[in-house]
Parts: sequence; structure tokens; C-alpha cells
Amino acid sequence: MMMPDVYRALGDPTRRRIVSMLKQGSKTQKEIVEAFDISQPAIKKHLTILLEEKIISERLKGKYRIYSLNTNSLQIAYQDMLQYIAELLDDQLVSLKDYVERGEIRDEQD
Amino acid sequence: MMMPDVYRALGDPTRRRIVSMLKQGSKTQKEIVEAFDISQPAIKKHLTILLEEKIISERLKGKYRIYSLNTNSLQIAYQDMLQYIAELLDDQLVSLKDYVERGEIRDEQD
DNA sequence: CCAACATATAACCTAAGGGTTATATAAAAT
DNA sequence: ATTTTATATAACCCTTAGGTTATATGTTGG
Repeated sequence: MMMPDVYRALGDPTRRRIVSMLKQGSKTQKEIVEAFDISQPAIKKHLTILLEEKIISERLKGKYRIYSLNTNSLQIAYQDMLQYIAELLDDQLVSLKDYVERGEIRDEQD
Repeated sequence: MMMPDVYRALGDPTRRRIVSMLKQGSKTQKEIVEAFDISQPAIKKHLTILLEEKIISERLKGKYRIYSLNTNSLQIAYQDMLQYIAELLDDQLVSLKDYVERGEIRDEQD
């Protein structure tokens, strides 16, 4: 089991479309398949990846599989990214300091 | 030339590590290479991709190439992703707004 | 000038990603 | 009980991504 990777999950345009679809509400696999031009197994693979990365969740209803957004994970992903940017900006101040201190004299390394 | 895709740039863990390194300050290619277990050409490829997506920039200093974060672009990149996720979450984002306004996160710069 | 160093580039390998078709399985409908 | 429907799975193809080694190019120090 690996750490959920939102970059992996959302890195593919088809998966982003699926996720966007699910924003409108839960959908069966069949409904999702019909919304795309690609085959059912291909869609299934995308769904599996989204499940693995916890972006969506799945429940059974008879012969149907119903997929919905996992808002919890998305929210966490969102916060992680915000945090990341925040840290970046903070460090940037340090970096500026670093630049001033070390200046252009960078060829005296070893 | 291919479609600029921030997920492409940040989708690879090695590239994210490089970005994290550069958060600490500018580095020569050599310094970056030495921080990883992979070969110089491999690192070079990652740097090229980050350059293409404008996440980093490069300047020459004699025989050295010095890489630094393009803070603005990185920020925009993350904001794009955040925007996407935010749209997915819509109403759920109230608590998040709260979180942001608490001042732990500064998502604007001067 | 020459040797050493930093980087660039070419050629190649392998694994993974995204797609396919064909077929198996499970639930529902007839 | 059979057929239809929804989903799962297997086997395969093609392209790309990420890595390698070997070598060329450019810059600097001795």
C-alpha cells in the first residue's frame, strides 16, 4: 500500500473528466462508460487508479457499482497543496537572503 | 512542443524532490546530481521538463548551470490545481476558507 | 596548450501507462 | 432456466517516461 498520490490520480485528462463528472453526483460505471469514447475496461482501469488514490469511492448496488467523489481526500489534498505553497513562500525569503549572502560567487564550491 | 501540463511537471517524485531542493536556494546541476542516486543525464532530463513547464529557471555561470525556482510559476501551477480541486469541492470548502483565513496560509504575494 | 571538470547529447533498454478485444462472472429480467 | 445486462479480468499492443552508458562539447585551472 502506498501513500495516496493526487498527482498520479489527476495526472490523466480522462481521470480528471471522470472526477468532474462525479462532481455532479454519483454515477454507475455504466453511466461513466457511456459518457466516454473509450472501452469499459479502459474506464475501469481509470476508476481503479482513482480508487487507489482515494479520490473516489465505490459502493455496490446489486449488479451496479456506484462511484462518488471522496471529498474528504480531496480536501486533504487541497490542504496539503496549500501548505506546500505556504512553505515555499516562506522559504523564498530565506532564499533571497541566501542569494544576497552568496551572490554570484558560486564557482568556488569544493 | 507539447501541451503545458503542470501535472506532468510535478507528477514525478524526483522532480518534486528537485523542486524541494531548490526551495532551499539555487543549485548548480552538479549539486543536484550529487543529491540523487541517478545519473547526470537523467537529472538533466528532469531539469529540462521543469524548465519547459517554467517551474524553474536556469542561468549560466561559466561552466556551471545554476537552477532556481521560478516561484511565481510554481505558485500559479499549484493554484491551478487548487482551483480545480476547489471547484470539485464547492460547498465543502467553507471550513477550508476558514482554515486559510486563520492566517496559517498566505496565498498571495506582493 | 592541455587536463580536468561540468554539462550536453546520442543511442539504447525496460517498465508502465493507456488503450484494445475477447471472455468470464454475477445479478436481474423475462 | 435462460438470456440479458453490468462489471471483471486476461492477454495483448503501442507509446512514452525514466533510466542507463558512452561520448562529445565547452570552460577553467595549471
